[in-house]
Amino acid sequence: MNLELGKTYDPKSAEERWFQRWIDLGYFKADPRRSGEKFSIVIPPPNVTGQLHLGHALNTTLHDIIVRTRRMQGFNTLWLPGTDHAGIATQNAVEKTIAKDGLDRHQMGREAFVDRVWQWRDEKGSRILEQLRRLGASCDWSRERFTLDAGLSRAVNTVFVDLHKRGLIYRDRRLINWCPRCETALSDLEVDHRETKSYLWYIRYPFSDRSGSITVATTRPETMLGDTAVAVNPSDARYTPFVGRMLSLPLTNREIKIVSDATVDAQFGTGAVKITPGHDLNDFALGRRHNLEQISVMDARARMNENAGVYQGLDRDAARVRIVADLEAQGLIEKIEPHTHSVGVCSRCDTVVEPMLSEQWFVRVRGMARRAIEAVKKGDTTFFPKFWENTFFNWMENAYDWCISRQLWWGHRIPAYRCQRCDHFTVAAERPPKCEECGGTDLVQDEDVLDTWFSSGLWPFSTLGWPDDTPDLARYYPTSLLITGFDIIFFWVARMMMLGLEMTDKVPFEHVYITPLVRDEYGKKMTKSKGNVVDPLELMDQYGTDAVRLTLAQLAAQGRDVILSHDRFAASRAFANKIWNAARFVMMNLESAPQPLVEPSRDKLELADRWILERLDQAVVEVTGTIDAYEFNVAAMAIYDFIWHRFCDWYIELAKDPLKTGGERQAVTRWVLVKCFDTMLRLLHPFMPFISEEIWQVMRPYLDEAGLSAHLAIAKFPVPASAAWISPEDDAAMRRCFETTQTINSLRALLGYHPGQRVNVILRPLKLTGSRNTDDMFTDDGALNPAKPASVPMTDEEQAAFAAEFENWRGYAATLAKCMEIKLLSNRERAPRGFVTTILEWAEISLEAPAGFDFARAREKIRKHLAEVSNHVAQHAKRLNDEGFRAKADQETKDQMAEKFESLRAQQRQLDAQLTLLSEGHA
RNA sequence: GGGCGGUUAGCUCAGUGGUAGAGCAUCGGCCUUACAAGCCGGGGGUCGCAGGUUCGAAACCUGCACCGCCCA
Repeated sequence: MNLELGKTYDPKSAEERWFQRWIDLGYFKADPRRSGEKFSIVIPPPNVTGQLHLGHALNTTLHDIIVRTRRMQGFNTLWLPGTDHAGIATQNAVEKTIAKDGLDRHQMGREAFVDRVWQWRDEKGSRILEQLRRLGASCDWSRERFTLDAGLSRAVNTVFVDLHKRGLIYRDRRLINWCPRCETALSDLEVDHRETKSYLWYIRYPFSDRSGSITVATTRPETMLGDTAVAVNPSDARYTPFVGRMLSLPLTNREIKIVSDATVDAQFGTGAVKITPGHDLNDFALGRRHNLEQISVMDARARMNENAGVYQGLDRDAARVRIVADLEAQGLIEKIEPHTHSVGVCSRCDTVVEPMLSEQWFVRVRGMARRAIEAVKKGDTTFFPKFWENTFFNWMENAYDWCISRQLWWGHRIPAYRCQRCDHFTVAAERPPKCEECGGTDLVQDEDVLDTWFSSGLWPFSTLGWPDDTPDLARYYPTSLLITGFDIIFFWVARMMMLGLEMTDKVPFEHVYITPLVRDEYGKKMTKSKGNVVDPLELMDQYGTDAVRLTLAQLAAQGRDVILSHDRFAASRAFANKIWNAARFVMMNLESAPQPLVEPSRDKLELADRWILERLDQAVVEVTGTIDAYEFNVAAMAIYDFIWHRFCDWYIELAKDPLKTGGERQAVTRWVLVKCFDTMLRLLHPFMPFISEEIWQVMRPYLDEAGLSAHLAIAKFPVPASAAWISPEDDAAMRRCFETTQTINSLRALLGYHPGQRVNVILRPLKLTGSRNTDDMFTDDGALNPAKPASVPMTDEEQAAFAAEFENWRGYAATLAKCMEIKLLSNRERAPRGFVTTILEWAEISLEAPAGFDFARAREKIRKHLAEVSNHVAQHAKRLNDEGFRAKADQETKDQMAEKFESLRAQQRQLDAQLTLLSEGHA
């Protein structure tokens, strides 16, 4: 007896203990000098201010599964962790905290404020990484990176300067998305579109000569102060006579003209639209085509500016109210209609975004995007599931130039220096001594910082030391795999692809696995505002980290959302408990003084031993293959199924007797148990690292392996034995054994036997004709040919062969189904009176009915079974007798169907006979 | 408006042309010394709808409906 394992599994203590050990021993540290094929992966850096949510939990679990697998498989493995500085989000968060003290950043000044953000980062920055550790993330924590680290910042400057030199970064004055609350420019991707109920205002614009007016419909009356034209569709006959005439813009005395442009939708409103190039993206484009003036009527906080005349100083919403009222007073409002349209809001703070004229830095993406598309089309980078490539292409093909400057203080300051003399920007990684244009020496660095995604876009190589030619970079770049959510395919994956190819001439990763989105139990996306967020830390407390991991893996089917279900977590916890107890059983049956168990020669292995070892190898093959294909759910299920339903349900039960016998049989059984357990734990480790390590440590002293590792975390991942453990015939025999067991158990329940009671069983083998000839199966009128029996008598040789096979598993079935004995009849005999029979394809199995048993119940069961079988017989008869099938189905299919049909028909006849027997003799 | 995914048992999901599956839940019987977070057994589905292809469709094609998402 050996009882090192406690009665119940305590996830908490195992989790804390092992993770620290693994780290202390440096198991997750990558060494570029070590041999082995590379497997490298960089973490999608979470926001430094972030808090672990289920998306992270899923993402991290999947990372860890593949990383631990590859590490155990002997790959030179690197998983590099880190965080990004999340420019707007972090700055907003800190602004909020200092606001509590009545401060704003402008009062503090840039330097003090940035210091304050660093302080915040030092406090909060480690929180999310701590949470990832709690999940078991086997990152190389010694290589942790932050986007604002000196090295990464140097990479950012290098890229900026280089792309600028090549004309791929440029400065331009154009209309950009502006958040008046954050007071910064945003990229198109940082604007969310929201359906909003508002109105459509119909405003009369009088002709300059007072000969009437044109009515325009607008969703933004307040921007009319910046109108520089009214546009109509050239094919709109209502307006063609007026094109080129002048209008007098109400509330101002400006003259604007009527232009025609094919982009105007004649169906919208009145068909005539006001054109405000200074505040509308479409109008801006139209304005450029028609050489219209661009007038900005708002300031950085979306208050009306000096171009707004008497409205100056009003907030844009207040201005709207005043302007509409004034127009109304002048009789210029024709009507106001309710109208729902899409309004752009800042994805960070929800403030309505204002299109603003502004000078910003842009990245020219066209060429880079083409190259990225090409790389995916060529297969240099492959998406899993593949359909996400369409999403990637779609966006890449339509990408506009990327506005990368942000009017923030937290981030990478743009390495561009404005000459105070000539206004020219000199772009350089280090402060240049003089202006490259005029030689002036009074240079001021651009106040702005870069979009966070610009530095994140360099993550796969900047974290490895680029632009220096480091050993890490040489060894681990390009990375092997990227795992991330679809929601940042554009933000991040696309940018990494473009910048990676542009700067390194290599794709940044070979595979991209897109994780499913985690939803709540009602299929809704989890958002803070809905309040339906499930906290993974609470789940881990409740079910244990391993159970949470396994559940997430099981639910992560490719191309499908993960819908949470508490039942699934509970099931995984039950599974952990099952493994724990199976381990207890094994340990109880080993010698308490541990010593390595030596593998017995194959001829010492019994059928059941060889069978479980074969199934184990099959599980290894399946898990390995499905992990390679990123089918984590299938892999998780395969392990679950093997451990519970093969190993625990069948093998442990069969092992109980030999373990009691002592001697060689006992020794062999012990070895098989330990061998299975060892392999199972290795397979399980990537999914459930803690419980597997905990158990493995107890079992380790019994393992006989040259160079056995100290911990499971770095043990060798299993590979199947070079030769099969079992012949197909023996495997079929075991299937018959289990079918027999299930049949007996079913009959036990039917007959009302107490679970512990031993029963008497009779087994009579059957033989089908085995004919594949369908020609004489039916008579000419399509009916079944009665002259062709479905089952035939067995020869003596066949009977003997069956008896020989049966001997190999009779004991197993007797044990598993608690039989006194299983008596083998000859094919010519029949079960005696008082027995109830179930017909299988290859045998009849009969159980003695207890005294006073109500045979009506048995008859009912058989009737039901007969009805089912008859139904299938009819289906098959119809199909086999179908002219089209006989003419067109291929021979193999026909053979299969014919065999199946015969089997069903045999069962049907036997059931029928059984029913008659029960009615006559025993009722 | 364009596009992508989904619709299979009460729930969560597998199932890429040949008798509809798993886990959980449910019902019945069991505290059989590894495990009641367990064991044994049972019930439960015209595979969203309508056409089509095929000897044969849950699966392939077309259309529709509904759910979810992305882009404009």
